[in-house]
Amino acid sequence: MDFFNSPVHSWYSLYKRDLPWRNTRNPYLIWLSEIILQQTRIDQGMAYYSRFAAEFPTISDLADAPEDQILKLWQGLGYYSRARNLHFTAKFIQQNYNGIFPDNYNTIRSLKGIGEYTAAAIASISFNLEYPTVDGNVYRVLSRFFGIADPIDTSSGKKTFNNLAIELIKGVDPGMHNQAIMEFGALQCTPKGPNCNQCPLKERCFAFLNQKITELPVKQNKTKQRDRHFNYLVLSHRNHTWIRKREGKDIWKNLFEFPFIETEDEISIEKLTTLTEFDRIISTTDQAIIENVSDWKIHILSHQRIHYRFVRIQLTDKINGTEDFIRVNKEDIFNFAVPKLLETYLNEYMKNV
DNA sequence: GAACCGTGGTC
DNA sequence: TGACCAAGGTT
Repeated sequence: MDFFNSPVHSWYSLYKRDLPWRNTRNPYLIWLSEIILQQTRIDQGMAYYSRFAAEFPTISDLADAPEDQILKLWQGLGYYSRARNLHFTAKFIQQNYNGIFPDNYNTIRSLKGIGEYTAAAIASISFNLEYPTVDGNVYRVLSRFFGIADPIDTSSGKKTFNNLAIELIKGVDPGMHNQAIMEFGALQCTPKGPNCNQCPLKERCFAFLNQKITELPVKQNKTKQRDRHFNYLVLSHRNHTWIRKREGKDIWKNLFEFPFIETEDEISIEKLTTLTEFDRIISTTDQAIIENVSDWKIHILSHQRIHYRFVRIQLTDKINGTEDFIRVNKEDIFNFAVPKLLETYLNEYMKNV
């Protein structure tokens, strides 16, 4: 397999980026970087890594922090279960492993939030263990170079690529090798417009030699999106507003939000105020003045299209129907972790109140 | 095994 | 503009 490894390793030594987590083998920091970078571009995750590493230099710092603080620092990065699992596992390591990050693959793999890929990344980079990281970059590079048309999102396809990756990593520096292929995929063998003209693999690359660049890798499943409609009620009484923490299995778990009513479609404000849910949030409507109703906007998630709007409501008297909600000073709302669409709203509309 | 979980960049 | 996809994992 040297005809593949050797050019990629050489390319890596020449073109690898100087990234903060490449200057350490501290398993905690490698773990932190890998969780942040799951399904996330390096450009997007970089600032978050710096803030987390500065705020929580050790596992115990992370374990001792309240989840709300961690989610606030994670705000805007998405896939918030990563942050919750990161915190859970920090506490778990603190309690069960005396704060020492485990140094064998199976134990690392057993930790919450760490799957096959992340376990291999930590094991290879921090502990020099021979486990291949097979991420989106690796699927792309291997499928193109070796001409493998197995779908990368089926279990049999994953097995094929994983077996090949196991062969490739034998007898090389595991951490360097894994990062080399991923970096090669991220910078050279990109999804669209790969730099084939100056590619060190082009003389042996199946996809390049057979004009299959745009056809590899193969993906089978298509993602379906569903539409949802959120009517956020921004209540206002003197200097106060009301929020609550999201619970259950829905999106944005444990983040905060304004009370809202989910509807089947973009209903009128008149219909909205006739709903029993509306009365549950605002017990007596004659005490409420609707100040402003925003236009509907759309927030895109990986599997949902959230149609949302904000209904600003001035409460002229003390209200009774808000026991489920937390009353907060408007300026304090910035201390709570919120979904991106609420962060944007807060920055636009709540800054000067 | 399929569905679900966020956000931003790209063409 | 919509579809793809980015150092994936859990249920």
